[in-house]
Amino acid sequence: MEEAQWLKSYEPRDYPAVGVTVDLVILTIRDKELHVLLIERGQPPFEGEWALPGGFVQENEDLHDAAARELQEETGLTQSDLDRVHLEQLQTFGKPGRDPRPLRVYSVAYLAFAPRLPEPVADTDAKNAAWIPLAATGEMKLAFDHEEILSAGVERARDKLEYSPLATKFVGPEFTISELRTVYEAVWGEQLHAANFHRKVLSVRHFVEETGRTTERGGERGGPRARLYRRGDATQLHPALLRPTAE
Amino acid sequence: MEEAQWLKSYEPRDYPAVGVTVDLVILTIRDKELHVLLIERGQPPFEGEWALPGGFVQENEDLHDAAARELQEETGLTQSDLDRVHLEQLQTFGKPGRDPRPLRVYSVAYLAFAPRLPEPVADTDAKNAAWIPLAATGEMKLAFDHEEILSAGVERARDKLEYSPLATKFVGPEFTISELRTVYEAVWGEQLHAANFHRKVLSVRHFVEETGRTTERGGERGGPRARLYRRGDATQLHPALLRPTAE
DNA sequence: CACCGTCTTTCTCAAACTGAGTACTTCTAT
DNA sequence: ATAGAAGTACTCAGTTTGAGAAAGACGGTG
Repeated sequence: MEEAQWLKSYEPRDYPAVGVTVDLVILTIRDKELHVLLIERGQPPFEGEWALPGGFVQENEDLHDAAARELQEETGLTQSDLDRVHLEQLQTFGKPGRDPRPLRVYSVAYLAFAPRLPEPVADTDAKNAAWIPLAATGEMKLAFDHEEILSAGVERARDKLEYSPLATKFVGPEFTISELRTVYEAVWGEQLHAANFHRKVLSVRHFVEETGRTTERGGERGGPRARLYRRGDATQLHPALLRPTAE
Repeated sequence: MEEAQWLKSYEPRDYPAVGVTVDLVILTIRDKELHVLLIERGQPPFEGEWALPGGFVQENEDLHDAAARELQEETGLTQSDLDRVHLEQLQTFGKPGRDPRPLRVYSVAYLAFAPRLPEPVADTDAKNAAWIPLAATGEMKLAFDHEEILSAGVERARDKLEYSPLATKFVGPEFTISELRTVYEAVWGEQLHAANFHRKVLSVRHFVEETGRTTERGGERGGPRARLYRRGDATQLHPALLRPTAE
């Protein structure tokens, strides 16, 4: 059969019903703690339960664009805010039955790292939306298989901090070394040696660059003004900033 | 609306036609070179062109199972062979138009690391199947967006060798340190310092364990018999086996 | 069967890096 | 004023690294 002819004879409705969604694990740091954006679902299935934000990929929409759109819808970010957010594909979940609806739904999960953002806005699909401390999600029952997706996201985030400069995506355009340390401590959930962290960050080439300026005032509870840095142009940390030995 | 009631009223055919495939980047080492398994398509679209092995996920089949099934179909592996192959999800590709058929096709790509295997068998969908040296794929035009998928797989493989013990999946159950070094050299495409590699591998705890035995004879061109090791139970390398500085 | 070159393995050594702690200074809060 | 906190610099011992040398063991060759 000729290829052109064969294309015409194709009958798409011969295929079983399938849907594809994107779901987002959006992480940020608030009060020195790792938080994730969750919504309270306003529609079935799982109406009233907490879930990761997400939705169906639209016809003719690229996956990454769909994730960016959902990110924007749920956080109310402006375009310029969006540029300061890191967004990457995480993993695809497709176990039969993971969605109770009578069509098979695959979820392409995305992971986002965001600086401190305003309170999220509940859009049409959600009764409510909020930044939830990661520690508090342990006791929550999330809709679908979103607990599994969230775990995968957090694990990926922990790894990424080691060898990528993405910790800078959790802070503003100018930041102090301590702020950066706070990010690592929040994501890894452990205290780091301040002096060694400082030495290490400055020794990794192109991780951060000096601005020549300092903070306006010292810390909340004392201490000198700290130097301000901005993100360098490294895409990988060489050498990596290794997490205290996980033996 | 009650959830149960709502479920009944759901009309799956309201959704656009969508298909999900798994495609596999199956890597192995032959003659000290990295190879990938490619097939020559026996059906449209792209009939006659080279592509990654793969196919549609079946109804009620989990993604990972679909990948394992395709792996088995294309390589003719027995179940016990399959246990010696590493298989992990790589990335999902879903750009509109990536498949010329009149339904939107997402591809969930999987990455496999295999020890030396027999020549693959062309199954029903393929005219031909072969291990192709990675270096030779640069000049080939692959079907769909399979060049992009292949690149992503190779890049992931290069990273994985650094911090995971998966290099052992490219060799037999018992192997010498040199064989292992050959794997790293093939995947990374560069020579390593044999003495330092040796020291490093033995210093990473639980990467390999001694069998107490040696090879029957020395190397092809001389040299003493080498000690044989087997895979240890580490899941991460601590510390990692870093690639010579990519600056 | 002697020799050469190859290969595995062990050593050496200097340079770089790490973890832990000290110290000095500049701040804020009281 | 003073105490305590925080940013930054330094010290020092222990570890890891990269580069190379060296000691054997072995295969292929003439």
